Amino acid sequence: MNGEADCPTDLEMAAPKGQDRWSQEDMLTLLECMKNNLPSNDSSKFKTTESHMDWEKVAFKDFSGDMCKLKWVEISNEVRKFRTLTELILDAQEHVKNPYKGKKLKKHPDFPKKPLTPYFRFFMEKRAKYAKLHPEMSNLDLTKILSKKYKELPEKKKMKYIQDFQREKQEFERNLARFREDHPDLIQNAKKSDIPEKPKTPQQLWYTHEKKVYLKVRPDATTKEVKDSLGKQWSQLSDKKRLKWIHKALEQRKEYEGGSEKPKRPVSAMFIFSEEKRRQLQEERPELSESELTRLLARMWNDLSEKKKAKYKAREAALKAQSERKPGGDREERGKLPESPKRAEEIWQQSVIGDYLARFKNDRVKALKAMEMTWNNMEKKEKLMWIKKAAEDQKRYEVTNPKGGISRDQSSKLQICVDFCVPSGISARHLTSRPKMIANHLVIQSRN
DNA sequence: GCTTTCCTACCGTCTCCCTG
DNA sequence: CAGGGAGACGGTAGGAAAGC
Repeated sequence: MNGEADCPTDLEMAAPKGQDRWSQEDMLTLLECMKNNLPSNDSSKFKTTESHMDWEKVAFKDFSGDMCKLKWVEISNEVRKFRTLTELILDAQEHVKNPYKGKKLKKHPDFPKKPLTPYFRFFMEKRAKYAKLHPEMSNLDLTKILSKKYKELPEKKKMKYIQDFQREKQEFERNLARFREDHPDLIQNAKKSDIPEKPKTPQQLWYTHEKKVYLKVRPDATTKEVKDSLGKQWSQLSDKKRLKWIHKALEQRKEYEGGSEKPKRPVSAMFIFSEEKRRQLQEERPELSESELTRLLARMWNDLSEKKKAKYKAREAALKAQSERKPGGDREERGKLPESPKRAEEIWQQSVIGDYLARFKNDRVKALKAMEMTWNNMEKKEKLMWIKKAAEDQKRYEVTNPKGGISRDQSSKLQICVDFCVPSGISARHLTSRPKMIANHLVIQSRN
């Protein structure tokens, strides 16, 4: 606890000399304050929770945090910290009724085995051999030697263990998902899984993706290194590349909102305009604060010609009409126009198409061909991440997005837009379910 | 108890997006 | 256009993995 060394006067006050300042009522208040500051799921040993106690929050009246802490130490010395058989039996009854509840989850016979860490895999492999070679060595000596050996292991060999670990980890995650499905009653955080995942911001999506890529190249990079490097990269990311992630975020948001009962608030024409120009402006005028940026955007909107404003107003009207549609209607149409979840390759393509287009100077055919070749030549372990994403998409589709997609009527209107404006790499199937994405592609087209 | 690595949870802070 | 909401981070503790 900080403050102990800094506040000798407090300590002196709380020392035995000042003990008589504590009345019984004070002590009861202290215990009540401590109770109020316990974590909501207090399941750690009392020593752990005690060490985490924020005594400044416990402090009350004239009693400082340090004084409270010392008093607690004094009181707790008088309290039994073991349990009687009577208490244990009560607990045991609970345990027998529900043996795998809460912390026992991992003891469940069906609970998947955690993957061996790279070091452990190495250790298990070598131990037997070393034990034979050095029978005089104790197990402790062996672990010390092997840990040294592991540190000295060439990168290439270490990678093999890391890859094995990653493979097993994927399997573990699959099995864990299955376990969760099979035992929904045992999952503590059922609350979490019931609520559809909140949509992520473009920066967050980008960061998650780039972090994985970064760690693949530099698996030993620290979190801080990743953060620093990616932070810089994001701030320098081109508008075009950012758009790619903005699209993704919009898709997620749409899926999220499509699955909730909350009616979507119609977006104003000015808002569409701001949303579109903000990023560009931010790069051009990095010195501007968010509020200054917003002010400037408002001015730009006011200065916009009526013709251009009309374009945004048309988009506003389209979005409004869409938001006014009853959710039930969409569900009705779903049978006719199902939005199947994306394949791993499609998700991967979406994430890299911007880079490929840049490399091939917007020659979409060449970019698509190159992407196809890259995907086909990609090793399975490289594809795993995308396969996993596809699996997640499938799950989200089944669980959280029962109202996805738009009506056939809307779809035919959108098809007109597709025919005229949308880049060929984007499939009509995506567009039928992502009208907002069209809007964004229109933006790219008009900019280009 | 001893090894290494990974994961999870927690909290305060920061950053970004979007709403009213 | 100010501020709310939410997710990212760092730092850290604790637990789990195998086997003797």
